[in-house]
Amino acid sequence: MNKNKDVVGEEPSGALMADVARLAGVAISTVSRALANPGRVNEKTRAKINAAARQLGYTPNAMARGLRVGKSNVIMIILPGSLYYGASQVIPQVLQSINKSLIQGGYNLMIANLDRDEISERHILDLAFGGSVRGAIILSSKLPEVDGRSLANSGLPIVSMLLDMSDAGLQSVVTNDREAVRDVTAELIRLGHRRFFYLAGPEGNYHDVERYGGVLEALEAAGLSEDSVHRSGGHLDYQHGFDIGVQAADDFAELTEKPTAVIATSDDMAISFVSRVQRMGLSIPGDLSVVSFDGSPVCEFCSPPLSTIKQPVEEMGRTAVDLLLDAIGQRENTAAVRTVIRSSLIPRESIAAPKS
Amino acid sequence: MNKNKDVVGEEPSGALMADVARLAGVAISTVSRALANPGRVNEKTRAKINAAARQLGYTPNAMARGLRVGKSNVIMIILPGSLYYGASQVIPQVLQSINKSLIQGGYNLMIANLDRDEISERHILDLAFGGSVRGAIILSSKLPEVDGRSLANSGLPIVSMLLDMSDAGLQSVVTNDREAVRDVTAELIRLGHRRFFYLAGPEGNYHDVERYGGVLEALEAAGLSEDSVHRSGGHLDYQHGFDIGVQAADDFAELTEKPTAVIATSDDMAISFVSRVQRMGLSIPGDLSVVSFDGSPVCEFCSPPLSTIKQPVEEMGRTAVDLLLDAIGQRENTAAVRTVIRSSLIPRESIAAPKS
DNA sequence: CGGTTTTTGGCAAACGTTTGCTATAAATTG
DNA sequence: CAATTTATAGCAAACGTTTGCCAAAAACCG
Repeated sequence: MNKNKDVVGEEPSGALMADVARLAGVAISTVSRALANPGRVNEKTRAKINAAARQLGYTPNAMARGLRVGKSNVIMIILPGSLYYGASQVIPQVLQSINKSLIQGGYNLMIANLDRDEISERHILDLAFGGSVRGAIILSSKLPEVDGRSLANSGLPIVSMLLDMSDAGLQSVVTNDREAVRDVTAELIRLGHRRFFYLAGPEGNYHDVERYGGVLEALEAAGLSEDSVHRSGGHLDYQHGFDIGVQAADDFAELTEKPTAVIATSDDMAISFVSRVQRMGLSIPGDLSVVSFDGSPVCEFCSPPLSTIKQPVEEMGRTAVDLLLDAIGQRENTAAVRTVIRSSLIPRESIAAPKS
Repeated sequence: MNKNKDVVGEEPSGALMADVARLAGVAISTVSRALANPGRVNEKTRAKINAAARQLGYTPNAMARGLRVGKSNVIMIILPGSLYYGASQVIPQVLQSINKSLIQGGYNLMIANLDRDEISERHILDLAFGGSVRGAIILSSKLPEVDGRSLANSGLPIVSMLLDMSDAGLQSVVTNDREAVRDVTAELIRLGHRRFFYLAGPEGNYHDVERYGGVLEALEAAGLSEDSVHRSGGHLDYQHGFDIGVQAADDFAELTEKPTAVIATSDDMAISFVSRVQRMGLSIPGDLSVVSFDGSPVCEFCSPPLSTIKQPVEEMGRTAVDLLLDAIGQRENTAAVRTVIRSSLIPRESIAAPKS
């Protein structure tokens, strides 16, 4: 029954349930129940079976089980390629927290990369329709869809994280982007700032809309016109957050009437932007206040330490997993809710009142 | 044959090979061959089958196939929890490059977390012995091993990355840690530095041994004693690279005879260290030259821009995958070679000749 | 045109589990 | 103690593929 035609006896791997059954002197089905359905089998035989299983180093075959029960125990996380770079600071935290929560629930985490090409879409669809995965957490606004097959109606439970896709019928775990940016902008206004520089990521995406919206709301509330803010970036598509900041610094240099406060939509761009404008002779926060989004640890050690809006990504990850596992457990799918986990500003020295 | 007892007709998912066969008017086996073994079936019937498959939106069930052929198509990457934080800067790059290479080879990437606890070890072993994964790339020096089952003799092809584990019989893809550090130390010596401060990660691990060894080699070559270098850190276990730097700065402050050059074993620690000593009034590189390891993009935007030894992690990832897929392809396992991909110093303004 | 090779397609047996159903043994009851 | 219930364990049929083997058909050859 052991397929290792290896060296000596000692089956280092490959013990089957049948082997365990034989060693324990019971039927295969009993072994199966003993291992999974504790109540269904006599305590004494169960002990015998467990002993046999341990002795043989038996590990149940996941694919056989998966095939039989018609479900896998892996969850995929769909990451747009750009994220790896653009928000690289938070990706590891997201993965870590999601993976940890999943494992507690008995699931595994598989990574799926979603790029612009059809290949990566097809690949994800294969995973979804091929029964390889049981659910998905998606960090992209685009749902893969290639000739007829679409992730949207794959029947797969999906929850969106970072981006609000409740409109598309997906449970979404997001932070209060708009509000957080509105508040920090209001605070800058309160400090006396009147001209702003907004460092955008990909234009028109959810984050851009929400965060820029937050800026505008704050301006309006203070009776300031939309012209008080200058947008930069928005085209580079996050490929490297750092590049956006560098380019924005050039933009900034061209401006005749300089803004006094900068609002960046990721820490990376803030960091490179600050570096460049400092080189141009500007002082932070003397000449220019800077605040950004993400809350990466490195901000604390910049000079000056960077104020940043910290996204609670660990908690968002945990929540996303909770929602996903709930959805998997339920028979009928619950309404697509938008769960908000609040970000909070970490105020540091990069913010001050404008000079005069 | 379709198990969706859903609404209308339209099977949105769940088309089986049998369905395709029926629609194409052939036997199941023919469909299987048409899809996988192009040569084995007539071009005309193949076209018919492809059309049918497309029309039904057929996606082969991965678990059924996996069970039948006895192999899965997923590779796991084993990450020690500490890495997520300690070298967070490079993790996304590693994952990205590995995943990309794997997908090209038709494989998927699963994440496995290796912490200090037995649970995570058991979990990894279950993955390995349960036939869930076909191979592993490990970024930890510890091979999971729990009551009898050990990853080492799971029969699973494994390649180690970042750490040299060729002694343990694992193919290893590493960079020339020792040499790179030796060279940069030699360069610092050439510039006139005589007293060094070494910022260590976990003491005694491969990286520590190699890199610190590189420092010592350079010292010896220049006729300097081991006392020329002061070690700091080594206990915090990388949990947060930043913390190590902070604490090291305190260490540094206590020193009566200050070193003039700092060699850090990760960018994170260098960044936080620099931040703290600058706050103490020291100037970089005026009072202190700094160089670190990793090559994270953010170093370019520190003030001053940080010299760093860039590990070619993307290339290392690709290479690791190549080796792994080779090993999977081969019948007998090849010798455990140590493949070295050279790092290179990115010299920036944080290095200069010492003052006096 | 009969005989031989080559293509092509089908049957059915795996792969290692889970689970509905049934059979037996043990326990309970009147 | 017979009759009924309950606990326990076994048989065998799935799950959706792949693939060895065989048969039929087609192509080739002398």
